[in-house]
Amino acid sequence: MRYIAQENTIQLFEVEDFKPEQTFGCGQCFRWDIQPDGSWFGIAGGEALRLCSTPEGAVFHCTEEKFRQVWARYFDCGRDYAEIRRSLSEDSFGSRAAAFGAGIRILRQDPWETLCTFIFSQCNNIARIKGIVERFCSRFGAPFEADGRMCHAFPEPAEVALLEPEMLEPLRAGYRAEYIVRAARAVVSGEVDFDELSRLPTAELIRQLTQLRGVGEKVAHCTALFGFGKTDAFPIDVWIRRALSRYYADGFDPSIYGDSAGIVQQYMFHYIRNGIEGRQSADGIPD
DNA sequence: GGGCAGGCATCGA
DNA sequence: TCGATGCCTGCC
Repeated sequence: MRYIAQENTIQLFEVEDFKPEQTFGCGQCFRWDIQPDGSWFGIAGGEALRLCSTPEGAVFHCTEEKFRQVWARYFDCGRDYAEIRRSLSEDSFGSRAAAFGAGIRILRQDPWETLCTFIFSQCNNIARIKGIVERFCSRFGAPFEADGRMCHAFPEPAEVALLEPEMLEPLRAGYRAEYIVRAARAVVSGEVDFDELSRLPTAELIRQLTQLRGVGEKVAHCTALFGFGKTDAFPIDVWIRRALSRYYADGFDPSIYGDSAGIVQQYMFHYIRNGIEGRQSADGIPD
């Protein structure tokens, strides 16, 4: 991926697969919003960024140093997504989903933030998850100013560990609040060590994540994929399950996609949820 | 008001 | 090992 660094902007060009609206809209992140001028503004961990989509790629409003240290990794800039899409040509459903989702990138998010947001996600829709996450950050996250506005970092485990679940009531997260506080305490106690976890093979990482209360297979796979960059993780929710049973009736094994399984999953998920209306069957899955 | 949602834990067969 | 049920909340 090539870029031109100017004063406080980074312009990506010759990018085949970099579409903010696809990337931010496919349900992997919850702190990015489109602005009235059409740009995107988001906060990841303790960093904020404004991003503009252009026909050639995208413009990042940040220094080259920030781009190299933070955002290039966050946006998974080293991966050739077009090549992954091409590799799906023999897979009828997978290739249709990938064509529809071209431009999606798997964001490499902070493990703690990812774990929390996907705990919040259970039995919830994106709008509600975003609301819960924003209330969580504005109440318990460190304030900072960026792009001329007040922002809040994602709350640190050490802060959250000191809270009682009842203190999260204003979030309106319901029974999930207790899971968050318990997870924070597990991090602070050292029972959960993200650096150690990041060195584990995916299956073992997922096994350990599911030891946490409120973290099942689905949340663990999402955390592995979006928080640890484990692109062989393959989260299966009710929608993916429905699609797999229809299109892979003879059985399905995500390991056929190897290290791209999680990326294929995102293409499929986005296609299932946002595929062209009018071409859907009764269960809402595109034909 | 009852049903349901991008899930999990618990309980009983 | 599997199916049923409750859980907070918000929307239909």
